[in-house]
Amino acid sequence: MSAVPVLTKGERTRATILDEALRLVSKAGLDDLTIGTLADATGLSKSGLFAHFGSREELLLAVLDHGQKEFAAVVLKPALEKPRGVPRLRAMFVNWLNWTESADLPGGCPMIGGATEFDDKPGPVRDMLAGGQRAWIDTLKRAVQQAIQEGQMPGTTDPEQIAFEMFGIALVVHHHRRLLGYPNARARALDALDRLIPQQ
Amino acid sequence: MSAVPVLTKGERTRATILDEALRLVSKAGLDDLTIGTLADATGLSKSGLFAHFGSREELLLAVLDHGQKEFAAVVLKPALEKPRGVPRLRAMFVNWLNWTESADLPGGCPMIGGATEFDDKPGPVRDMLAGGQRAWIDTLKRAVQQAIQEGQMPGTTDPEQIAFEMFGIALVVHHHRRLLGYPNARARALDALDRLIPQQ
DNA sequence: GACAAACACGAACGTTCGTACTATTTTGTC
DNA sequence: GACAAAATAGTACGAACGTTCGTGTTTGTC
Repeated sequence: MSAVPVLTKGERTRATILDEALRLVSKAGLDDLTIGTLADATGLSKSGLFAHFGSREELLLAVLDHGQKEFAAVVLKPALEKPRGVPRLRAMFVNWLNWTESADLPGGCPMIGGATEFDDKPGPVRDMLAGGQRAWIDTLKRAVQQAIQEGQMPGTTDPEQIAFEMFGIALVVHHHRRLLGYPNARARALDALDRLIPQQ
Repeated sequence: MSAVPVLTKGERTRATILDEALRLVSKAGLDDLTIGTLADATGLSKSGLFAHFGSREELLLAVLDHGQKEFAAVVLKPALEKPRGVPRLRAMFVNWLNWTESADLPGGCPMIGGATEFDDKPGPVRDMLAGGQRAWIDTLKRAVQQAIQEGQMPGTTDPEQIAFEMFGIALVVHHHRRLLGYPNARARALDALDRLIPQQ
């Protein structure tokens, strides 16, 4: 019997709202997440929902925070249980490829979507997106460094270059899957990774 | 004295509108291209501008068509003057990296932006985006095939895999430059290409 | 210079947006 | 079960959206 955290009514609805919001953002993008549609989707009134956040920007920030925590739970955390070095690095990548399915986000990654929507709109939303993605890149870099320390990758390896190229593969998978309906994206991504990182 | 094509007044303003629209889309995305802001930017009235297109969707299609023609002129065409095979393939990639500067689109590639905005919105706009990008991928594949025919790349090379990975590099360059303000993107992209394609 | 066609404008439409207020209902505590 | 606090609903607002329509102005042709 696990200790269920005691949530007030407000905290429970807020959690429900954020779950639904993340799914909507996945499908339609941050720009299309309006108070009205989200209120309809959750069965709340506009003003009732609005009161939970105080402004639309706060809502967006809360949704992204929710998404980033979900990402950490579904992609990063399971990978940390693998041994340091290449196994962990590969697990990060594979979990990354699977993450929209693991998190039940059929419309694609909300953070990648948000990145292109907000890359020219300075402000807290953009800052949070950039911060999250920088942190993820750093995590990838550290994993590469550990693989070097473990002697699994040559000492001449440039961790930032590896992280850069891994990010590229993840982006093209997302792009090809979503816009082009490309079925082989996953297999091609794994092939690309094999050229980048030693196999086990 | 080159034969300047005879344009009617309407055709001239339409061209001006599309130029301005492409710059706006580059900066703010397709979703934020509204009739009102575009009218202000071009000095026209909303209704005056509207009359040129008949609907917002037609406007978006016209802008994307304009962008794709620009892309062909700035990225593809100069590369076709290089010899078949690796030199042409590399030229395509380098022109691709430079294209937002060549075409004076300081806000990034309108087609990449549009791809993530419309990947979940079926309709003519999405179709045009997908069609354009599929065509570009095919062009890249053909260039790889030619490099194989010229004996510059091994016969075991999978052209589609190369095109796939090249697309990934282009996407991560765009992403890192625009969201993260990453300065080394170009150099890292060329390094990545060198691992993918023989150097000259 | 007349005159039809092409082009642009201004005002108004119905909707939706985010947000501000005030009321009403629901919750948890004594 | 009373009662304050928390949560939700209702209503209204100004602004911006795409679009329509009637009118005026500019263009190119004879």
